[in-house]
Parts: sequence; C-alpha cells; structure tokens
Amino acid sequence: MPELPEVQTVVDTLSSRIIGLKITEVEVKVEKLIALSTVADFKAELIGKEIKGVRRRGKYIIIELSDDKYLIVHLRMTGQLLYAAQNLELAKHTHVIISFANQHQLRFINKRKFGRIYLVSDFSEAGSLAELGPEPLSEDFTLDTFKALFENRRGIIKNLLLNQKFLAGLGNIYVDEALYLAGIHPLRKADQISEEELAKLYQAIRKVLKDGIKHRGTTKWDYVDGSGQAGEHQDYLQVYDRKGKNCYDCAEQIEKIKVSGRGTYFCPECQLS
DNA sequence: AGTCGCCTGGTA
DNA sequence: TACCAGGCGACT
Repeated sequence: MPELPEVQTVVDTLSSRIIGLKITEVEVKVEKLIALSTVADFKAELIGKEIKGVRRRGKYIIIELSDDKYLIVHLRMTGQLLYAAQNLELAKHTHVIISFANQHQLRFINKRKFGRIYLVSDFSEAGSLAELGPEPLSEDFTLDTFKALFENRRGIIKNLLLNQKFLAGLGNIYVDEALYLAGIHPLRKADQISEEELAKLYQAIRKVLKDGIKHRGTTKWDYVDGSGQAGEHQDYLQVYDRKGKNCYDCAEQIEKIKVSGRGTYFCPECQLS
C-alpha cells in the first residue's frame, strides 16, 4: 500500500486506538518478516511492553514502546497493519499477531511477504530508516531545502524522486501525480530542470501528498488504514492508471511507459520533455 | 545507473 | 501463459 499518505493514515488511525495498550501475546506465522531478531527474542522482548506512541518517518511506521524500544514496520507493497477485536476472523495472509490486554490485536497482513518488522532500541538499525532524505511535509522543508537537494544530481527525475535517500515518502503513484502537476516529463534529467520548474515541483509534491492524506490514501489494490477502511484518493488521481484516457487539462490521451521498470503515466502535451 | 529477486494474486 | 502490481536492497 504504502506511500507517505497511506502510511500517515495508518499511523493516525492506529495511534488513536493502541496508545496505552499492553502487549500480552505475540504470534509469528511467517518468520522471515521479522528482521534482525530471532522470533523467540522478538516475542520475549515484546510481551509486557506498553504502546507509548505511533509515528511515521518516510514510509516506516514507528511504534514506540515502554523501556525505550521501537517496533518498526515497513509495509512494502502489500502490507496492512490492522487493529481488530481478537474474535474477528483472521484475514488471509495474516502473518504476525500482537495481542493486547483489551481483547484486541494488531495484525500484520502481508500478501507478498515483502514487508518487514524490526524491534530495535536505535532507529539506525531498522533498514534504511536512518538514511532517509528529508520529510516533504515538514515545516523546515522549504523551497530552498528542496533546491539544495538537486546540487550535483544528474539522474532521471522520476528515479530521483523515488529514491528515499533523496526525499522520503514518495512512491510510484504520487511521483507520477506530482510530475504531472508540475508539467515535467518523467524522463527529464534532474540537471535540466529550471529554477521555475523546481518551484512548481516543490509545490506539486506537497500538494499531492496533502491531498492524498486528506482523502485517507489511495486504494488501488490492498491498501486499508489501521481500522480496515479503504482510501478515496484513487478517485482524484490525474494520470496514474489512466492510460488512453483524456488528460483533464488538455484532453490529450495519457500515455504509459516504463521508467526503470516502473509503470509510468504522463500527459505528452502537458509535461514538457 | 540499471537489472533482478523477493512473493502472491489478478487480469489480459 | 504471460505480465502486471503502492517497495526496496543486493547485485553488476
């Protein structure tokens, strides 16, 4: 599911539900999803801990526990993190279950098993969490900050925006949407983009992410929030998954190409090469 | 910088 | 049967 708006929506829906709950039981059905620690250690460390907070960094969900431990979840392509009553039937592909004292559970559902769960006392241990680029919606992420990122960068703009070490949180859908909104062709080289275009891109990135959050995420396939609810931003997408349909601005047909293996949608009229 | 592997399921 | 899918890390 997970780009920044979807992960943020999961975090928001979970934090209102699980903060203060105490972990009583942990079940791991698919061991490979637990990174770094053995399943035995993972269980032993979690049981008895209390949930202190839930937040997001890039596409990582950070669940703060008592005793300064962090349960960090990355959903990758198909992960769901669901808060549910323990008597509710388990969905298919439910691979990790964390039970609380209140007869409810946090369930990690992950069809393609790409997701990962880390239990750490230091963020730098969890995947590339410590190497993420800036948060595009944070207050100190200014236009100047954004422009500075482009120094000495010459790659294809779409790939750069997908690079989490460059900028955290964008994925395939929102990158296409942002480039459309900024009028920039996805294959443009980063060093061939004007100051004016960078300013438009900066605004576009923030707008598509904020709109995505406002509409509670984009549900094209598996995505649901922490309460199991689908998003609505798929109804507002301008180019993604609209191959052959008319551009909402100029009525030209939206094209689909491959950029580094990723399906890429753009308007050949509105997005300048 | 680009390609491949990880996995399962839906669709053409 | 083949190809496609919100991601990312390990390769070359």
